[in-house]
Amino acid sequence: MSAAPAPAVTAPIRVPAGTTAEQALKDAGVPLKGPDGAVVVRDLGTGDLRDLAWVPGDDAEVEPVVAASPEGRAVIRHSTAHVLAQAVQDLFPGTRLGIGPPVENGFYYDFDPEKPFTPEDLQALEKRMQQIVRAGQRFSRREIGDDDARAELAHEPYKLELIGLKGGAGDAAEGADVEVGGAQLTMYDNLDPRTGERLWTDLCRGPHLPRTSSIPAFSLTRSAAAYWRGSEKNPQLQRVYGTAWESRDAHKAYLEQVAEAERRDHRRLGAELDLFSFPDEIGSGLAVFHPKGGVVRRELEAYSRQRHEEGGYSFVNTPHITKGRLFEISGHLDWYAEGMYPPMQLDEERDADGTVRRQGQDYYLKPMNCPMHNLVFGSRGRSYRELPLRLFEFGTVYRYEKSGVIHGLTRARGFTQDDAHIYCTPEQMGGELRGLLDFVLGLLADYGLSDFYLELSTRNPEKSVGSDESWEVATEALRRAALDSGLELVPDPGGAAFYGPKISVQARDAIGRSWQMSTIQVDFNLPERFGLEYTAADGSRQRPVMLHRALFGSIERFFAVLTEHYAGAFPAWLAPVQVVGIPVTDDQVGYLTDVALRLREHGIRVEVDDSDDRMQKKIRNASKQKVPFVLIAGATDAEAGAVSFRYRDGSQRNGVPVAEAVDAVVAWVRARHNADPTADVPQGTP
RNA sequence: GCCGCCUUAGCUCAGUCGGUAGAGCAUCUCACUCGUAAUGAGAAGGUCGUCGGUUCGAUUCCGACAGGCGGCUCCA
Repeated sequence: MSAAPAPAVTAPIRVPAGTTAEQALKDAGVPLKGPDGAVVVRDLGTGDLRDLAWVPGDDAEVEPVVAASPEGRAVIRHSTAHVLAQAVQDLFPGTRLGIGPPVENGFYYDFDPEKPFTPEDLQALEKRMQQIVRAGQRFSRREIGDDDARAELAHEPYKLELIGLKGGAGDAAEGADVEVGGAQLTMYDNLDPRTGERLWTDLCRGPHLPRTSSIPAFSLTRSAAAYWRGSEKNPQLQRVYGTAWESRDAHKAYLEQVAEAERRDHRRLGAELDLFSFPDEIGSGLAVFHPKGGVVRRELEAYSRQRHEEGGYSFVNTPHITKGRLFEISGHLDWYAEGMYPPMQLDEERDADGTVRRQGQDYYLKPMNCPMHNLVFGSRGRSYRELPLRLFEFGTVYRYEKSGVIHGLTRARGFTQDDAHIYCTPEQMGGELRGLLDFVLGLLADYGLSDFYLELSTRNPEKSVGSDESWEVATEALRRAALDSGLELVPDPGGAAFYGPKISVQARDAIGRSWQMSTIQVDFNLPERFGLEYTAADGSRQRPVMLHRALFGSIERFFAVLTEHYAGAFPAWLAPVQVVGIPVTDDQVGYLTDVALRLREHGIRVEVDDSDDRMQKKIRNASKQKVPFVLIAGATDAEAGAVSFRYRDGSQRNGVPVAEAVDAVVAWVRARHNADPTADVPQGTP
């Protein structure tokens, strides 16, 4: 090991012609092992990444790419994918290869095996991979002509297909550019470190780690099917996912993070905390909320309703079902019939001989609220003086999601949108959009989400209606509002709904995952389809602009996100049970019941645990239920007219006079603090 | 919708190489009255997801369906 300190990444290193990059790095004292060690280099002349074994024809300037960097990890993961593929072909000869790119937090490789992989197969594959890693095979780059590649890969039909796509691989398939991204095809041979014998080979652009033993830590995670080149029309391959990291510690930390996400899974917490369930008898993707979940939901909605009242919204109510005509007018039947529940035919009458005497009507469950709100707008003549008119509804909608995509509360078949439609003049649009974004971000922050970025979804010409000009105007208005917010703005080309572009607010949760929350859409098309008009100041009839806006997206989904964000430990103002009173002995049940009554007078949700359990067990139960305030009273407290607090973090505050305790709890709940109460900040703001 | 895996008590899971099942927690009863995450004893609880097939006999083997899980495709 060189004693020289690692040079700054920005300092270029000269690789003399005819020398390996690895040797040049060594000479420069750059570490080649560990998380800070170089795994490949960047050729500063071209910007390309190169293997450490690369020998430039002319002197070259490079910079090391270290293992613990995004590019370094991608190289580690891609090399691990190769090891997986080699293991698969060792254990299951005849398996054909698809593609094997690095992805976020890991890698995958697609295969066409004789039989799908079982979990046991995965274990065996992981074992074989460990042998390959230990063997320390060299990854060796070899350039090859197209025709030679076709000959060599004659038995690999998927690879042959990729060769045909060389260069244009960006459109070919997600991830395919790791195989054939450049103009020059290359093979990577895995060579026995002693004999140099070629043990395995794969079409690949590279670069790779120097040898398989350079892979610091990896594991296989799951197997699943995936369509070849991402199209439903293509055959399905068997995809094996894995993860690989620059160190055992990083690997362990990642697995721990996955475990933490599992512990926070709202489906698990929903059952553990008795919040909601999906009864089979009702059907897939249709939730029922239990009393405790109902409390949280009611609090979510109540606060939202209050803020909307303050924000100048009018509240409407509309039915869950409608004649098909409404969705013909709106265009939903043209665009989304697949995703709607099929119609139920009503009112048809037939004669005894079966001939139709009276034509029936198709009724549909509503997949969106906007057409109904348009009817409210159009129910009478509207004046410019009424605009902007903001119609709001907790509107329950039904969408026939494919069976394989349903996922707890986040992807359900029935859910309730906190849906608003704002009708305004073209002149009002810009200001209204800015105000909306402020409103939305402020409200999300009140629920404890504060780390946001925005996404701007623009027109998909294949799936949209309306003039280029109106799309242009709408998109620009949204872009300006987004830029004014100062938040990061990510483009999402082609992601818009058929009737208009949208901004979506993405929120990062407590463990760094991002969720799409609110959406704001500009729509010139539905007002036209519905013939919506208002009378302007000059007496002329004008068409309003319509803004669609869902803040939670869906209440169920928002509920799920908050559950996972807080890991079930809801802020006190949202908690199903805010206070549990625990008597040290039965003698204090009456005393605590009085305290509970005083809290209940202030609307606090409080229970006294008068069960036969021992006090320690009651504390454990309250803890598991994640109750924010536990009030304990024994003889000492009762005699002193006091209670003892135990908070969720286990901290205590003993001997607090009852009046003070009640005030503290009430103040904390009313303030809607999202932080956990603790002995360190007993009363004031956190 | 597609591919794979799964479905045994309210929950988490054992188990039966085909002869109708067991634990822990939860529930109920009794005893215990205890100062900050599990007191003890007892009871009750399952037509082994549903339907069909093979078999003398199916919870077990096969098939279909339903539901769940992981992906893929989709997501107004």
